[in-house]
Amino acid sequence: MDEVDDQYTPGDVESAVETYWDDADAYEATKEAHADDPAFFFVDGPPYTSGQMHLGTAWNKTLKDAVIRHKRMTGHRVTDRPGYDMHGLPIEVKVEEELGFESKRDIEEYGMEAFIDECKRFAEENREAMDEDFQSIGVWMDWDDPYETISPEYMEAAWWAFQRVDERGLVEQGKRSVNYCPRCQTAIAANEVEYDEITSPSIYVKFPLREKEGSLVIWTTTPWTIPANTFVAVDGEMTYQAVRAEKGGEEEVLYVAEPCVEDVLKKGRYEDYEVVDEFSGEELVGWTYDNPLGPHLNEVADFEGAGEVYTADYVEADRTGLVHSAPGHGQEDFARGEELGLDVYVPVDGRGEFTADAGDYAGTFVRDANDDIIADLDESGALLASGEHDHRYGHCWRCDTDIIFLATDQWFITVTDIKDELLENIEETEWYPQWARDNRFRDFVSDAPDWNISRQRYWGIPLPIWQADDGEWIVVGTREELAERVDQDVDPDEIDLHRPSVDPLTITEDGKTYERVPDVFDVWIDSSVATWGTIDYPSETDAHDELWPADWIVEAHDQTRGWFWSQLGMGTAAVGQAPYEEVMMHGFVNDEDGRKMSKSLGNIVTPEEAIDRAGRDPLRAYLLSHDQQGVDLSFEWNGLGEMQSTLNIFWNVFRFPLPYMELDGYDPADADLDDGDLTVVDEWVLSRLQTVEAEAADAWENYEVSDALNAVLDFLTEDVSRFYVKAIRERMWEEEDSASKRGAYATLSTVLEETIRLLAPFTPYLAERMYQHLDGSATTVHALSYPEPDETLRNEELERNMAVLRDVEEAAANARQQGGRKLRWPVQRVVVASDDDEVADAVESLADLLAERVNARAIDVVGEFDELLERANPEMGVIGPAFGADAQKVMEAVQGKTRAEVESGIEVDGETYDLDDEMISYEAEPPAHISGADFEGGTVYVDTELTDEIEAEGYARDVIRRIQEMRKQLDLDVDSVIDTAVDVADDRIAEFVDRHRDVVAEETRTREFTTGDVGSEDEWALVEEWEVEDVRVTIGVGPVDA
RNA sequence: GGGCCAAUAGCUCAGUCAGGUUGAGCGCUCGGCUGAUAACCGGGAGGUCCGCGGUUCAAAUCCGCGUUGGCCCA
Repeated sequence: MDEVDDQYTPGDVESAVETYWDDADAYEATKEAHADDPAFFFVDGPPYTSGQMHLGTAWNKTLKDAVIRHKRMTGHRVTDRPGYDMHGLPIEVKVEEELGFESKRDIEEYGMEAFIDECKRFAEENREAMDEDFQSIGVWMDWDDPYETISPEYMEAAWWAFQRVDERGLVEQGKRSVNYCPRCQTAIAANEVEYDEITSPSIYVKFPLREKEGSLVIWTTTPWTIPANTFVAVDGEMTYQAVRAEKGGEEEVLYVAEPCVEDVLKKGRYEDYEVVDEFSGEELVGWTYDNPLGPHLNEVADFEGAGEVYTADYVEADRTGLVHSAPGHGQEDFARGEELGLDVYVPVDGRGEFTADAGDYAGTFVRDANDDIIADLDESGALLASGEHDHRYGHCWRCDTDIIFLATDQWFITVTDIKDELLENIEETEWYPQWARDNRFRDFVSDAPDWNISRQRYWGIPLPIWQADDGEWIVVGTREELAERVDQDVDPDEIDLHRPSVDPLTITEDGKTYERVPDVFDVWIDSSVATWGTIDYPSETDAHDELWPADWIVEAHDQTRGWFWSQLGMGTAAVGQAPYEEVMMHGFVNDEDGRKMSKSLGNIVTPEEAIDRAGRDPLRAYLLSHDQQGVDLSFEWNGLGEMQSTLNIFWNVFRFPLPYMELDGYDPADADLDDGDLTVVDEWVLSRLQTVEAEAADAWENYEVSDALNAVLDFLTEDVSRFYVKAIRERMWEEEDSASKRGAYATLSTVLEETIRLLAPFTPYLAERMYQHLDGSATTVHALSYPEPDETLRNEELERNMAVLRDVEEAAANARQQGGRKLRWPVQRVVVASDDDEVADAVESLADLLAERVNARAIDVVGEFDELLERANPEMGVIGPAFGADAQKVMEAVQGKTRAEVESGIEVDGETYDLDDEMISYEAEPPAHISGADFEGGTVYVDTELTDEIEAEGYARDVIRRIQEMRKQLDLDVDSVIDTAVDVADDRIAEFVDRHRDVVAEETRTREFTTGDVGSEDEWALVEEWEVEDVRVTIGVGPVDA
């Protein structure tokens, strides 16, 4: 890996470095180097093992990697165990698909154990692929030993935590109306429900009153919930009207909220109506009615309090103003039913099919019964109207089946009991960005309902709950405890905690037998204990005692509701505190239009493609150069290409001094700033380096990772490449050893070596490649320390002055361009006019450097440039009225005259006019041969007037340039010697070149320099004809044999 | 339907917390430099700072109402 390519080729750099890291055990050496440093407990948010790395996960892991590398370089022993989330419904669903299953019945037939083995195989295969993906972008984590949520130690961490929660009395069993996926046949968490637009039935139904004439009218989009109807809700404050409505010669009485009467009657196609009575909602309370499907059902909700009207705050003056309520199916209905002390009636089983209670509909999947129910309602005359309704409705995130609400037996962590504690614990954490905590997160936590943690599935951590017939339960916390308490023989070191092995175990205590609750944990429980699980607590305790809680975690903003929350909930419920101290939140990668990448839009860019096209370091730097705190990234190929170009500039800066140092036998690893003379540019660039190091340190401090990266990259392109390298080029070309050259070598070596370390966390391959070439005394650059500013090298005044010089230089280039004089040709003088003393002082202090850079014989600094000429500009608004028909001629005569000329009178057609002051305005302009350009602190004037001497030097420079070009074409070594002949077609110009023949010869390493006829082409290795300022110049070049 | 975030040059983004002449890179174009050379530098063109309203001497920035996109919730 020692040959330095002319071109920065990321692929070559990266594969060479990868091999080197493997051979040198660089990762291990890095950890070893920081083994005794203070701890930094990072916890990896475990990616789910059902997919592969995409740009979002690549960003996530790259950011983690950069921070870990930086923490190591600033002296920390970093916990870097990567993790994988390997349980859960998504994997079950994928395996079911592979095996062609349609329901839980297929799984039971296939065998639970075999199915779980398949899930495990699936998760592990994916995990291995993801291991490789993450390593392919240079992520240095402990890939030999990732934590897996399926390991016995990890599962035990969840059991242990859950036992703590139970001890605090925060575990509750109960019927709740939950989101239920009828295909997966399990409750799913609210955040596992996705919403989409669907079309549902929309029916208006008459519930006949028992003790009065007429019917209550309700509206619903779920006809299948009518068999479970338990009460009708009204708004106590609203006015309801009894309406006698007429259709087809028949009359009936309908009860509807007053604002809805007209709409309802129109829907029912009534021909006429009359309001016969009015009630407040309160007055309706207690009225009784019959379920209109009664004759079709074996059972209706007819227990104490059912079939009556109640108030509820979820009623609105929408549709009918009366709400059909079924606590067995609706969450609000459930909550209100509970308040009212009503039983929960559910004529639906776990497969989503009606039970025998539902009579005619028994055995039918609920939604499939909709049509029959509507038909039956219609037949009995209870259907007032029927149509369709488009609305957003939830479906299962994994299998897309529309969810139903079902009151089922579930287990909960009652986080609503510890709301205050949760909110207090949020205050203890620092978030980057802070608004994520104070707005998003706090809102979410405030609104969080009790956490349903039970799933009626297979591939997960089994609930460690054993329950007796009387409802009492025991929660087991560890494998050890399990072995001690269960009736069967269990080896705690051998047992696999997965189902079905734990299912048959029983506990007998105090004469009662407890059986295991067959559910598994919600998969969010798994990752919620990652801070314990990653250090194998409770089976190992040392690391936990030292490290816990986590110092820092980082994930994308979707995890506010996910991992950030689940960890806070579990940490607070189990041990009373948040398991992390600092949280960083990054964004998502969208496409270039800011749209989500998706298969259906066909706009997915894979990390592999990005690496193929640009490289790993460029991809990493590209991802890390954008805001890392809460904001999304619009991925764009051009941007990635730009980053590659930027790194290429770094590459060029890196390799630029190498040939010279090699010629001189200079070893950059031994660079010493005390050896050789430092010029003002050396001092300046070293000062800038310290400033950039301070900026980077500040940025890292606040996890402003992109600011740290961009500060260094800007320094490299703006200061080092654009300015410093240009400034020291001539010193590098000096053939003899010199103090000045050694100063430049030492400075550039220092800048490179420290910049490499500054960039190491971002572009680890490139940094390693450069470090190994320049120095290589350490096994790896990543084991070194991060550069810190040395205040003795910092000179803020010099930095300010140089900033002024650069402004002036830019303006001078502008003025030159206006004056048509290229930089290669010297100018007599450059005048800097400024009324700002600081600017003047800055320019004067750096006058020599400025003269060199703008190629001027002299630099003059003045307060005001007194050679300007004022040119007249006619004010036609005044001249027009004053001179009438002659105004046009006056204008032409005045235009561009000097003040003196105007004041001595303007002559038009032989007549002289005196003009008033207000007729003319003046603009100050430089005289001929001088062009000016403004900069922030004043104006720069460049005097481009030619003299023989300037012309002679200009042509000589042009000839030198051509000869150098030809040396390059001949691919000659930098130090090889040539013979040169130059034939200039114009005698005057030929003489100019001849004046500088010694300079030309020296600059081009020419031994024998001849002017005049070049002679036969055969005598030269290369003969070229050039046009220099319209003069033909023929040049012959031939290497001198050594 | 609700909460949060974003919208600035053709493109990607700074600037918004702390109100005071909108900036960079890329791209385009013209020019320059060059033994870093398939690199590099400068000039120019290019903006209703998403829209509307408000506060203020002054708004990209603060406030309100919308639009579009992203995340989350219902």
